[in-house]
Amino acid sequence: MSGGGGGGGGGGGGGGCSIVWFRRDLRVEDSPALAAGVRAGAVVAVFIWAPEEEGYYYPGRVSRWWLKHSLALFDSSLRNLGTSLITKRSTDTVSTLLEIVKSTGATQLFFNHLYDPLSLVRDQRAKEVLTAQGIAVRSFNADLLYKPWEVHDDQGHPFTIFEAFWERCLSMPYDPEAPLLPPKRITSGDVSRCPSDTLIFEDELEKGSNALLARTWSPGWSNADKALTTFINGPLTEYSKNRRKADSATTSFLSPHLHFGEVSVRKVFHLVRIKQVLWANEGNKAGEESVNLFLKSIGLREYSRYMSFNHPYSHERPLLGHLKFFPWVMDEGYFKAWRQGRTGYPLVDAGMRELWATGWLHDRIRVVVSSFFVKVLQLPWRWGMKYFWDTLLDADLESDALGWQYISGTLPDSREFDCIDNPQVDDSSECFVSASKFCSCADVQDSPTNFVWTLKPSFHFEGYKFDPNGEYVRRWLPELARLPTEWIHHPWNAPESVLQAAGIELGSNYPSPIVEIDAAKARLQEALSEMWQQEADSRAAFENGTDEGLGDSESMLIAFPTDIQMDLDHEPERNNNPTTVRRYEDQMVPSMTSSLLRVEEEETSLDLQNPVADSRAEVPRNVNVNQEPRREAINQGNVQMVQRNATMTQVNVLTGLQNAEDSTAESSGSSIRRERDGDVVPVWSPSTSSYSEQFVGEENGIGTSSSYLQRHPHSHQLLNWRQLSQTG
DNA sequence: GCACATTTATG
DNA sequence: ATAAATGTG
Repeated sequence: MSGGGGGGGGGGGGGGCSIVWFRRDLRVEDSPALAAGVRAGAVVAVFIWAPEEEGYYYPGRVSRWWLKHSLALFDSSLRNLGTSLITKRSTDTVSTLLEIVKSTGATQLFFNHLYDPLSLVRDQRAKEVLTAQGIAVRSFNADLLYKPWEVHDDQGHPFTIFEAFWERCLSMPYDPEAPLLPPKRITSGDVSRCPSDTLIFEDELEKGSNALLARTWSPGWSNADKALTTFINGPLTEYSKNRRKADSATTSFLSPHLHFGEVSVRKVFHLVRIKQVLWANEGNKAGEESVNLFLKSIGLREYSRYMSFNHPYSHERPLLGHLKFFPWVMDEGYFKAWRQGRTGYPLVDAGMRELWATGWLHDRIRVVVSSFFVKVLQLPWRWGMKYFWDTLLDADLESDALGWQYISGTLPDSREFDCIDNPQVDDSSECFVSASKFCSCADVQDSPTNFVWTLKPSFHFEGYKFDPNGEYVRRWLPELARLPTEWIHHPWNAPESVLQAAGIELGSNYPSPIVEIDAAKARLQEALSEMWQQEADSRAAFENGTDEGLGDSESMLIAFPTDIQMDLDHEPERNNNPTTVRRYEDQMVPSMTSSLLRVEEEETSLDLQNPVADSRAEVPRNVNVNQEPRREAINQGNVQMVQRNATMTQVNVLTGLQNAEDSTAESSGSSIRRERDGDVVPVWSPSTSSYSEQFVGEENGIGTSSSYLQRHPHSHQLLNWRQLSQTG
């Protein structure tokens, strides 16, 4: 884009060098793309920073912090090997690649696959454009144990149930590729006419906010290796026993490293498998179980990519349509209370404050806060997902989408949507409502009468398991620290005297429950009946041929504030009646001005009613953990960008898919099995597979097959097991 | 030790 | 809901 691109020819020494394009694979070990480049001769290693291309999913502050440090380490390891990383700032990755090709005289391009929806499209376009320029382009799988299209059921259909998927992965007739060693030496291509841009990942304010992250985290491949070793030699044995403790350092902490590809999953897999065999021989049962559990979480990561590949829209719409008519509560007040950790539910609040302060949350706590979000507050899951995306150090689009869809019950193997996961700890016999498999994938057209309602006699609340002694809550909610364990998870039940002794005044010191659990249950029931009613009406209308098109998927693109009634000054209040606005469509995320982003002026349209709402402290100030002061604004510009681009994502996808149209069609199927160099990426086709029936009308509960793909005709061009990317 | 009840985990 | 694990008499 910028001046640079000197015309034609030039370029490194003899013959064209190759470009190795790095993205979220910031390592030299087990990188098939790098290996291919080295094999081919001189290499130009490139990283292109074009965050605007991510549109709505512009990387969050802590994620960018990580990237910055990861890149630095990656560059230094490349230098040790004889080259360095060329960095480019861009708003159009493909044209930047083209410029690099021109300025270096490269004749080949290698890269490792990404499987998120945006990259699938962008990478395909890059292949086409560069190929058209006479560049040989080859891409590789380096991010997954098995390529998505290798794993399918006996009929050749992609799995829709994680368990089946993972079982198959573990019993494939061939093992995942063994990790490649790093190259001994890299010959550098001629980059004299291809200067690096200085990349800026954080502004001054963000720097302040990020300062403390380094105390806890060390990005970069060598640290990833260390973390892996530490984990395998330590906590892994006890993983099954400890994994439920919210507070413990017993997880691998590999997720951000894996997200940026600093360590290869195959390496993780192989090392862990070795331990497994060892422990099996020793008869170490607990160890074996731990390994299986840990591998399962690796499997979930695999599955998230698998799902993303097979359903490239799963980050923006439910996979199952049975909640299409669920009246989501569009309540910014709730949303804000949740973000700030002021819901009045200690475990939820503790989690949200930890996330706020550290960018990290234990997996179990993620489940707690997100279940609460969806089931108690009944906020649309995409809002929560976006907040996770913005705040999590290991923010990962595919995993994020899978997790939230799981929680909201829109996957075939989700938890049932309407069993409320009560974060409150209670020994008593709270009842909760549970419906039978809430309209599984089998038949979305079934009448609501199919649902069976049962009351479980007793229900131990999740929270109890995760934080039985209340230590976690005390750490993150110092205002509750003096409350006895008996009450710490449900202070509203504590006798006044106890509260007084603990210095707690509900409603001022610490909020009363924003929604009482009984009210939440009632509300959920209400919402469900309403949903069924809507569904019935809609079906009737449809049968009458008066389909009014409610809930059309395009509504997903409605930017948040435009049609939302704002509930300003919504103070978390006990027993507030659901006068809140409900919506049937999922919506874009509202601005998150208040909590993490203290950007008052962003989103004028949105926050104008709310100008000073956030004067009160938003951060737990005296938490006894190294916690950064969170008062700074972060990335105003980015927020604006994100909002502005809210609809761009879709556009990009469509354009990309359209461009994918004329990629060379070749039968791929199983012939692509273990090719080590140069992968072919077939695209699964809803139209040629009965598989799609399961997800009939992702957004559409009525069983017309008006699915995402049908509403987006361009996508049809992709509908075959066909190559999205073609090996050079 | 066995029949039955309760709890737990479920991606 | 359902199965598996665990607890109870």
